[in-house]
Amino acid sequence: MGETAARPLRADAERSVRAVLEAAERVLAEDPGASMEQIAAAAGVARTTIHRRFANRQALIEALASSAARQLAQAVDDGRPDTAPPLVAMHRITANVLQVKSAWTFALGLPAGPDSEAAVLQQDINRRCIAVLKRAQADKLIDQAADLDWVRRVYYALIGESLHGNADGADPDALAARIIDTLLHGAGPRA
Amino acid sequence: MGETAARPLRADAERSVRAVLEAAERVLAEDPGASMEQIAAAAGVARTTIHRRFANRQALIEALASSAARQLAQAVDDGRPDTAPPLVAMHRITANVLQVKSAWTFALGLPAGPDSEAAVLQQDINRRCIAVLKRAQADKLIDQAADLDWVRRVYYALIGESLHGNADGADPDALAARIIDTLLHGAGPRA
DNA sequence: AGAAAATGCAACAGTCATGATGCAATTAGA
DNA sequence: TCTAATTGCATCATGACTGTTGCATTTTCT
Repeated sequence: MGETAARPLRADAERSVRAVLEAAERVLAEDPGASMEQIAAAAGVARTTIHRRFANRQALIEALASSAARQLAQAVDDGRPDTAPPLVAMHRITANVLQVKSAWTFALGLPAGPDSEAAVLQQDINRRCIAVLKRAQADKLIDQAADLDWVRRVYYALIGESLHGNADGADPDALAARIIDTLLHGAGPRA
Repeated sequence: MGETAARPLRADAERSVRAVLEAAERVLAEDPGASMEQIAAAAGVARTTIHRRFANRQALIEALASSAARQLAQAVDDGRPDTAPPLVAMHRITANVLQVKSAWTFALGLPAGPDSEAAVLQQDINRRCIAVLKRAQADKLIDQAADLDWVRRVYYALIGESLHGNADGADPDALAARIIDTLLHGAGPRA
């Protein structure tokens, strides 16, 4: 969260914060204009409790975005983007990211302020993504003339699209496989 | 709009309605929670005027969604989806849709109620899209084993992604070309 | 057990958006 | 030109959300 942890929260307080963030994700995903009251109810917490931890509604939103962005960055790291073979890394990262993204749709769809923690993390993720794509390009998996920034955006779009219909019924690895396959070969006829 | 046009609006009234819808698109795209007052101001109209034409805020939103959906359907039709050669149709439709979508980002990104006019139009568009893809498949442009529903969703995602960075600076035809190319061949190396 | 922290609850003031109404002035259209 | 529709403006009532505070109660941690 945004606070520079002055002193560690008590155990129950930390639980409350987590509950609020998770509830906020659930409620706001369904209705972005939902009230603090609804969020509090979903978290099993009094509305005043939320205001004690988060000064504003906006502060809560930002904390939510930061929390989700950190989890996303973690998901990328867990795929070992710069040590594993490109194709392996892409598969693992994709599967990991799919899971995190499906759990934090709202928070990760938020427009990140230019100096927010979420924006910084997102840019770091972008860099890692481009790096993996570059390694894939070196391995002849991606065309030499390809615009890697466009490829990255297409990759993101494919991930986003994979989350729509299939809530969480399908196997993340199967979805990841289809994403990578589509990214590299498209829908055209196979050799 | 939702009303079954009992009697034609007067010329100035119709102009007002259009101004309100266009202003709503502009304002709500920037802030989905914007007030009627802001919309009215952007439309150069008094707030009460909006309330006279649209009972609720929701009614305005629905009218906006319907209006945009109709324009989108028109954009597809203009590409002659079932008479032109598949590749030509896809290019034309893509270029047309890009223009409409960039002008009505908010309205077309709205969750369409199950029995809304927008939903009906969208489903019709989906059918036409699948039909074109099927013709492309018959012409060996798309793999025989491809899941056309997935292809359609990827196609939509590529269009959506093309709208992000490039506000409206780039040539729609160039963007369309890249979309179709990516859809059919992906990012992999060329033969 | 005892101090400190955290919570629930109730209440309050302030702000803002909504939707409605009446009236005077303007404008389209026959 | 004459009628009817349209609009702007001012105003009002209503309701919802926000953020804060005080106090009693419960929970954590030492």
